Amino acid sequence: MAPREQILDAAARLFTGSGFAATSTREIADEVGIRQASLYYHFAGKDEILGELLEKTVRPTLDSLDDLAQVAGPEARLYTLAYRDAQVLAELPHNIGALPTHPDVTSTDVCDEYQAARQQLRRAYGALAAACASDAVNGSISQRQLGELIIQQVEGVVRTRAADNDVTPMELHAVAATCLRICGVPEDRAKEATRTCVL
Amino acid sequence: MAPREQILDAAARLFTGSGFAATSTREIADEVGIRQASLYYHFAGKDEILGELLEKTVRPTLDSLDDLAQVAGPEARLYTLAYRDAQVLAELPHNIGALPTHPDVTSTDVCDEYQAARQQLRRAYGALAAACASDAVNGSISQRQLGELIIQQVEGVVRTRAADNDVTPMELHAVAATCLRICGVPEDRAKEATRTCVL
DNA sequence: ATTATCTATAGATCTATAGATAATGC
DNA sequence: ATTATCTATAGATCTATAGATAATGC
Repeated sequence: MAPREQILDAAARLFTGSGFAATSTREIADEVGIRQASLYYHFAGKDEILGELLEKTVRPTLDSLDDLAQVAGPEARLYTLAYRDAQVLAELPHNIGALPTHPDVTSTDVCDEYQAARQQLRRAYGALAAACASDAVNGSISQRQLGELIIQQVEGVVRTRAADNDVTPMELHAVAATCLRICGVPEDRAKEATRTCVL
Repeated sequence: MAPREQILDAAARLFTGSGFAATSTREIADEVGIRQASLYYHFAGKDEILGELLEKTVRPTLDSLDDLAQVAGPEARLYTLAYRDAQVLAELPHNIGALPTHPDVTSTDVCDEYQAARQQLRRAYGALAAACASDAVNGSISQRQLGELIIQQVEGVVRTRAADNDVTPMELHAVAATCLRICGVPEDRAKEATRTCVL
């Protein structure tokens, strides 16, 4: 593995395991087997390492957002997006999807562009969810809050990983199906969505 | 306010806003308006301040767990526990319920007793949820995973607070009702639970 | 005498830079 | 000449302790 990738890998493991602020550049270097100062040949600083890890957490999901138009029906689209999003979070190396939930990470400048990407995703969830939701649900909660509930359900995957170990395909299905239930989609239409989805 | 409380309040704000490891004892002292070294008259160290904040996040919910036997029926019990738990998280000062999701916090020794309390709660959710769940849900997911899904939904409140501002009673209801939906409880029995619950 | 603060500082970090060194490729 | 490392270190922290000081209460 190229040294740059080794550094990113070690940093990912340490940042999610001990926290960004609590991880020293020396610890990263030790994991890789080089001297602390040698990191600065590959990266301008600790923040740049973090920035690159954050970028990895959003790119795949933003891409999958674009080709969602192919999927027919809001239920199947919501299910597809939630499943794919959860899957990305489930498969990211060293659970780096958890990083943007840490305040020492969100306080950095490099986190800004991540925040913008995540807001875009939040809106997409809100719009899809409102289109699926039963009258009871739409009547009791705003589109914004509904999007928030759903994105939290999906991002719960990173906490499952932090607590337990792996996330199985069955659990991914459970998460995506739960998103439909949160909207009050009846079971028969939910089941239909799992057939129409594109994974 | 007693100086000890002032310190805890400032620390809570700084720990959740910037992260535990990223907050220096000097910053806490500056917020309170005393010198950095004066903190050590009130607390043995930074960790002890953290420990006291963590304790505050679990005590109320553990108490409410005890008097849950009064509530009739698993749906109403689950709704009641989820609502109260969410409410505690929604009302804790400076969103300190978020602290145990940060790795620099979970790495400390003082976090251990918190972890034990949280595990107890997780089991209670799992047992209640399995008792409510539809065959479709019980057939597709284990009691443990179901408890995990639900506790994540409830703890999502701390992320709502981190993102937006306040959490309204309506949102608390939405969270608790969502927990029933996650179990596949039909709408009529969910509605019944909101009448039988004890808040 | 006790309580609550202060000043001063030891000792241990931590990040980032400067400049040397060795190996590789033209 | 370029690439990738190294050693050494500056400069800025950060936590915790030692001991002085002032105010309060007996």
